[in-house]
Amino acid sequence: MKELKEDELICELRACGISPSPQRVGIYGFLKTHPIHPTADLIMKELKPHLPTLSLTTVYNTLKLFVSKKLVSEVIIEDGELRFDADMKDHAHFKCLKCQQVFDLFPEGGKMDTSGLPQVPSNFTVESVHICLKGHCGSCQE
Amino acid sequence: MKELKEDELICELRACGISPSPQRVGIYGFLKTHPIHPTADLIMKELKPHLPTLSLTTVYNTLKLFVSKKLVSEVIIEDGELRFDADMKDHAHFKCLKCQQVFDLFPEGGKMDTSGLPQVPSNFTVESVHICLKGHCGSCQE
DNA sequence: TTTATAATTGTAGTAATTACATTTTTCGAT
DNA sequence: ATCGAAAAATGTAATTACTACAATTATAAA
Repeated sequence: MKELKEDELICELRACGISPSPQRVGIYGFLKTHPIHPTADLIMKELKPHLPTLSLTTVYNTLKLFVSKKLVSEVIIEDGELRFDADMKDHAHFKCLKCQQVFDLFPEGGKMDTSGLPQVPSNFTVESVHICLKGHCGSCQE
Repeated sequence: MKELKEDELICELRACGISPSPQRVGIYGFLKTHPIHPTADLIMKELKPHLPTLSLTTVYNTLKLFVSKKLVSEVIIEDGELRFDADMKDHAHFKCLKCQQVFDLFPEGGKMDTSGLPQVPSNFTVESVHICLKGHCGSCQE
């Protein structure tokens, strides 16, 4: 497991106006080092050994706080499971219908070209774009 | 409420290999005449007066059946609420963060141009594309 | 009409999330 | 240092969307 410098994490949290408690640093650090779009439940399971007092409520509260401060984003792919992503760069997702894995799809040149997508009416304002493809990944072809 | 000819609905159901029970016709008819991406719960509420014996289990079973037969599609926009859409034409969605309404976004020319989106690795196969924008609709600008 | 099959129903169960009251921690002011 | 207020974390209980399952009802072929 790659380790990030705590100082950097703390710095990023502060920059978003979040006071860096051990739980918050732990959760944010986990998200940064594990770009696997984990659910709250998985984060809890993985972090409990390192933060024995951690409660599931705190995980949920913290993730909601991160989202409201735009430090991480929600990834909604299947019903009934909310996932989280600390990578705020423009990207899409791909979920394999067989192995269930979620892959990141980064655009060439770093910027997503949404010009081909349907336009919203001119008096609408867009705040976020969520794109998810589903199919079968390389290892799951028949 | 616009009324569709039952015969047509029944015909479409049969074409997908679905035997047209009153409940199924009712649910499919509701979806066709109300392109509002309803949840199972809403469908239940709206249809109960016309189909007094309808049960929520039937609504869920029926929707799942429709999806498996590719007669309708699931629309996942927020966590914890699965929506359904009988419009199988290529289109995206827009959800207003204020009034919560979900709008359809149809592409010019009927075909969605996804060429600008990030490419999947060449050994992946894509079966569906889900695109949802979020922001504020025309009536909800401040 | 009988009988097998398919569809519907209601109840009870599960899983993810949230509400809330209590406890613990943090941190500035004395 | 220590007091006290505000912030954060915790555990339990409640809520909500959905599913499993067993029992009943409807359908349709023989």
